[in-house]
Amino acid sequence: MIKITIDNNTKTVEPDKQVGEILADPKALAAKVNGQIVDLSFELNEDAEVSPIYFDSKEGKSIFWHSTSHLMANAVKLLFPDVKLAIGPSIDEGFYYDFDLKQSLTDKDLEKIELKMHELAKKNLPVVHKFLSRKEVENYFNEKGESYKLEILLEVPDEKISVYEQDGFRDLCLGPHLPNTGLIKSFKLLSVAGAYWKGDEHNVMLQRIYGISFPTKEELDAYIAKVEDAKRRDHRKLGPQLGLFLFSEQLGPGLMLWTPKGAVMRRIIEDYWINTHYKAGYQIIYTPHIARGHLWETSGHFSYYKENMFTLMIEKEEYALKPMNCPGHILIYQSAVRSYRELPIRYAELGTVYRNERSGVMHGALRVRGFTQDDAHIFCTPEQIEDEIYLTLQLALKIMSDFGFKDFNIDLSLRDPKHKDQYVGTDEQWEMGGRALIKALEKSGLSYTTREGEATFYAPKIDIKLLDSLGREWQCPTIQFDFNLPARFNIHYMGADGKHHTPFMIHRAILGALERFLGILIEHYAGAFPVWLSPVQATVMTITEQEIEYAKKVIEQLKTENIRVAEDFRNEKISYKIGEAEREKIPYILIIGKREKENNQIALRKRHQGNLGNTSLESVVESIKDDINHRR
RNA sequence: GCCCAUGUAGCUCAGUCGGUAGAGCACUUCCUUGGUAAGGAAGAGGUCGUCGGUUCAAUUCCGACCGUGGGCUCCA
Repeated sequence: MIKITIDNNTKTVEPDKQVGEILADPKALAAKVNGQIVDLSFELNEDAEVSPIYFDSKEGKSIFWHSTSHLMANAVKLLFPDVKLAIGPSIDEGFYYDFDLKQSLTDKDLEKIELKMHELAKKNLPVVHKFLSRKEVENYFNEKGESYKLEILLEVPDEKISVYEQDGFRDLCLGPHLPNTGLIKSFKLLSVAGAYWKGDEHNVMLQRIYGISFPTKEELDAYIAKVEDAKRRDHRKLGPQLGLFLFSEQLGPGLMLWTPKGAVMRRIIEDYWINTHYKAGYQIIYTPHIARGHLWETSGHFSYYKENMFTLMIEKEEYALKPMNCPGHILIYQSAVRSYRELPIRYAELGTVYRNERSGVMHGALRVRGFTQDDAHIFCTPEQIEDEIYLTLQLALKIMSDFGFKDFNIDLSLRDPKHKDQYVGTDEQWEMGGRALIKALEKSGLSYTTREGEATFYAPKIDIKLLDSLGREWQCPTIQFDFNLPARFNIHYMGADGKHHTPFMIHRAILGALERFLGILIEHYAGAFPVWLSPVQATVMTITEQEIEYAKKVIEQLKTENIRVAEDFRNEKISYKIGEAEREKIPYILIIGKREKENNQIALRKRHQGNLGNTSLESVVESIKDDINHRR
């Protein structure tokens, strides 16, 4: 007999019983045995601590989705017998499987595959885990012509090869998996896309089918509703619709036109940004959009980044559009002999840069070829770096929270300790830099994830990812050391010891890029911006033409109070005008009819709140200003 | 850059198995002076993404290119 502990309850059972049998929990997908995740068919033959794994956990989802991907591959193999299977893992949201297939898969094929999957699921096929000899597995895949599986097999070091089988379908897999296909009740194949074998663009391109699945139909419906919600917020749709920006085929891909309302928002953001930075001890500078090729040779961009740069010839000399602002900032730093007494020097610029992004990677306002970074470079002494990082973190958090982002995931990216040769800078610099970043994070009381090997080649960094109203991550603030440029440009400051020292350089952006940040704001607020950011804060509309004169006075007063106000005096029904203003997501709608004119009032309607009845103009102005001050 | 899909009026979309196109909304004019999310009528608006090929004839078929979308790769 062996002792099994479930939820602090210990019972004694006979050995060699399956863990699923002991749990006897219909919702369990798999189990954890002494910390190890196993199939429900796992046989217990020693004392163990056992807990069930449900769909609501990360592990549970991963198992569920992985099993669905096997089910899909099973179906594809039946429908297209000459298909070759590559890999099919679970991902953050759902799963995929990569196939090598002559014919291109269409949406119609996805439907057929779904039908076949339902068929297989209904059969409630047992999923069996086996360990086979290498030879046996090799023969099997050889016979089936599964060249990709054979290639993977070469990388598996184990003696006994773990495979899973359902029906006649066998796949190389470590598992674990659901005990049978019948548990997969609700799923949807989402899209088919190209993907390189092993993610290497030199390899053949496979066809990847993405899908998602859930234990119940309700969960699948909720997921689809969430996707629909995200679609409604899509900045690529809302941006042009709300008159914020547009792209033009004539202008070129990845180049954004800021239309008047978007330009108003940009101006507000820029003013806010500049004021905030002056207060935080930054100096605002401007640098040109083009520079001589020689500068980019000095900075190293021509050797590391040239394929992403736009170059042009000026009087037989090569120039380039700047892809980054740093060299310009360094030239300003370098224009005088700097004393340690001057440091830290903080240069900030809303600098427009151009990068030749590959044609397939552009994405709305989020990935463009021309964009304005809210960039800054801090030059400081080694003693100052901790404080500077801390201050930069605090500034980033304050700015993010002013824009309505309060939740973050933070990554600390360090170099890969196994490949130190791939990075510039000394061990001492890397250690000092990493330590300073950690100390600043700890002092700020922030939790973070350490990611080794994710640093840039020139220094460690902190990346802050905002979580928006749908819980999606957006990478915006980044704080990076730079061990490369100070050395390349050979910049110095005079220390208290009367000797030249190389300053530390911190490179940071908070909003990231204005284009991208506007896109994120649109998605976060679904276009219904807080009043301080709204391009139009209030609109005044009349019921009949008798009130136009009074309404004009109201507008004048609002303008005197610096409120951005629009008017709608058109000969239309009031509900028509209201509908339009609501669709434009204007926060304050001021309606004026006969009653309001007579009583020297306005009728107030607020976004999301509807009709609030009559009130004085003064109280509306107060309310708008209150919203602005609280950044609501 | 690569794979797949896609491109018809300002927007959302029909349509033409080859004979140069249609709706709703928006726009203009007129009627309506209407009280909290779309009143009525008329009008105007399209080189059917671009270029080329096949054809008596191409928006429709074929090809190339451009843009966009889903991914891959990239993201100093």
